[in-house]
Amino acid sequence: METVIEKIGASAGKEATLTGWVYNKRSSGKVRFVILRDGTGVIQCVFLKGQVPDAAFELADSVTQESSVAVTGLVREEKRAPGGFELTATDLKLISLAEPYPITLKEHGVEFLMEHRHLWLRSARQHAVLRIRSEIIKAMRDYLDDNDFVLGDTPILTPAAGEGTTTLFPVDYYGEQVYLAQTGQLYNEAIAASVRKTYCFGPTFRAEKSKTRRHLMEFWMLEPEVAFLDLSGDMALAEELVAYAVQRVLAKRKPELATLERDTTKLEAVKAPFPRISYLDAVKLLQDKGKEIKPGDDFGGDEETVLGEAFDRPVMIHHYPAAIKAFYMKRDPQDTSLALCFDMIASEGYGEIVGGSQREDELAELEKRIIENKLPPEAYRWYVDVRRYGSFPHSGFGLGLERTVAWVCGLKHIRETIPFPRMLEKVYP
RNA sequence: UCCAGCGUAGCUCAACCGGUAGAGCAUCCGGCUGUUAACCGGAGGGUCACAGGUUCGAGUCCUGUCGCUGGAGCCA
Repeated sequence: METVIEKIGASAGKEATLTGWVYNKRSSGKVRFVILRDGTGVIQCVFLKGQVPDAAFELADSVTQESSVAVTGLVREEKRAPGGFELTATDLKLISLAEPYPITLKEHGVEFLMEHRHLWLRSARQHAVLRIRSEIIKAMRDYLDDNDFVLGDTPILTPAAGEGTTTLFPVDYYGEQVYLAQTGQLYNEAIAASVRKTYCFGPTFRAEKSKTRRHLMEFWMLEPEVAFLDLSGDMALAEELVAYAVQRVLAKRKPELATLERDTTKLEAVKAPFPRISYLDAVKLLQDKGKEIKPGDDFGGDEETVLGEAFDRPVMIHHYPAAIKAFYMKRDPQDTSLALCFDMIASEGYGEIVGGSQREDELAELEKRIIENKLPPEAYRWYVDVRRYGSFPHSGFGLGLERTVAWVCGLKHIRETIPFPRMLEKVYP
């Protein structure tokens, strides 16, 4: 079986051949060190003059950063080594010599790194983020799959807006104008009537001219939708899902969190139940903290930061004014000015990561709402049909993957949470 | 779209009141038998974003353009 650095301990005391890339090298006369990176970890390979072929000793000096190589040697426990193991090399073979590598081990600016994003991904921090992102996705899908959800998946090319009309990317579809999806939710509602509990997970697109650390033009969203579930049950599902994913990362990705210097005590607190406060209580909380806000206002980035920092775990704010929320949300029967919805604000000031609601399930009410919002009724005919034929109470939410990854990793900018971020007017590489 | 800040060597940054363009890293040459972003000595490397203006003299001051970064609004 192939030997990789992540599992090098199994080869202790034995000879092994490792393939990878030269991360760094150092030399001290008759001793040369090649630090090898193989995609699973990093290990130092020691070359002693006279104990390796002259060609290999020479190559250990002339090989360039990020050249691909194969190193053979004796795996040895070494207390001084960061990973606990070292390779006493017996041979070094060049696979491909790298041209002078633009990204050094020193500091670089954001503009330069983004221009070289395809290479930046090889660095230790980006490698750690990629693995944690993958773990979060797997954890959340495991949670849903293990709880009887059926992966439905929804179209990316859609004939009409999901929520508004100003934020869509238009696409030419054989002469007809269609749009890249900004949500799969409406389709999810139709799928839920088939399988009861469904979810979709895929890229979504917003053409807003947003230029902040929390925004991408293309981001991945996980959207569960459940038949016969009310708002309270929806919030319970969201907190269970998020808590499960965070605890999984803590259990399985400790080394990567350490690479990112993430304070894991903050993550350990992320267990259900999460605090739930009403919109009006949130407004009062903000006013007590000196924010100028009045009932009816939506929360901006500042307000979200204050709310997120007020608790040791994510907080769920529910019953927002219907006027500032989407047309498909069900109104609170006790007070029809309020929507049966919630937002989950991550702790530590990372902002909104989940937005959900109980959906409007009364046919007449939904038709009225579509007219009020000046949406084209013809485009929503199929959506209204879901109410026409055996309507049912149902709820769901959308979880922004990249914001969740940023929060779990403790990253200050969302651009590092996806391999190739699509930023405002930036699509290279 | 609006507001603010920044564009100097391959990279990260200096250059005081307007007076000859600098350092570290990277690259190349040399040294060192245990280095940990190794270290030590040497060399090469510049249209100071671009265009105009003020001035005896502009990297520095003014105007415009372009680019980048952060924020607002909107949202996940």
